[in-house]
Amino acid sequence: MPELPEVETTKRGIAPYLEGKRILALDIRERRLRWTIESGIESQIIGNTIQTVTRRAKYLLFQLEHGIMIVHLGMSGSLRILPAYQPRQLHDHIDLIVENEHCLRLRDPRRLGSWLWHLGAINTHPLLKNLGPEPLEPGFDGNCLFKAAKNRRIAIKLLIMNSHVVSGVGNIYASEALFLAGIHPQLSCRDLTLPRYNKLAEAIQQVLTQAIIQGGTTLRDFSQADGKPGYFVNSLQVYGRTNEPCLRCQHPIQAMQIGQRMSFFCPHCQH
DNA sequence: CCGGACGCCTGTCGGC
DNA sequence: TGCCGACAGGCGTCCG
Repeated sequence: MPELPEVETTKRGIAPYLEGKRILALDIRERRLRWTIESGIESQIIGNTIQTVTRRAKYLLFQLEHGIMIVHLGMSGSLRILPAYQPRQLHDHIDLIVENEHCLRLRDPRRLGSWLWHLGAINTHPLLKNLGPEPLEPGFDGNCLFKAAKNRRIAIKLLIMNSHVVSGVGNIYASEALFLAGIHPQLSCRDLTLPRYNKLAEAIQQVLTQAIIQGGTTLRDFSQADGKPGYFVNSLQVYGRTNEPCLRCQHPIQAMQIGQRMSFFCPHCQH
């Protein structure tokens, strides 16, 4: 699930409980996530103070005094703040206890998420060092999409879902942004003009910004840090709306597979 | 380098 | 009711 807006929502929900707090315990019940968590990681983390909680792409970064915890939510992960020592339920894999008796709890039914430990600067980590620009920060615009599209011939939807081109856009928001920009998802990225890329970049920013305001999108597993769902699910224009009328022109929304992922679009509004 | 397919996991849903 | 396959928000890896 979690794309940029869900991870950002999570970050905003958990940071006030964690920043400046010392880690008292790290209780790992299931180590077999996307990458099996090394035994012994606990001793390196416990006792550290969490200095900042930030986000890069879909990664949450916990800057400690010595090292960085890198957490990715995969397809089904969520993080919640709970009172310490609440009973755990199925798929609650990790508890991080900080002073003041707060617990950061990772739940991840499909275990495609990750919980990594990194010594050194964040941009030296192999998973993060080649990421594309943040779509909501300066440095991202239509021109950088246009340049990335040169010498490529993939569908435009795959271009904007490529984290090396722009980070944080996943399957939901790719479909939504392309609808907003009036661009057919299967169009070859080579055939888009710079003005259309400008429009697309703005559409990406608009969709992500609105989704963050709504606390992200909950389809099934995602929850905000306080347990509430993400309300942007009520604002989706095309995602998951196969055969329902386009909210702009009433034509039925179509679904098609692009790069092994389902894509949703209006055949009348998007070209 | 690029693009496409696969695999990692569990849960759910539709069809038979 | 049960079984089976398809599918689900991501993304690293492998292969051509």
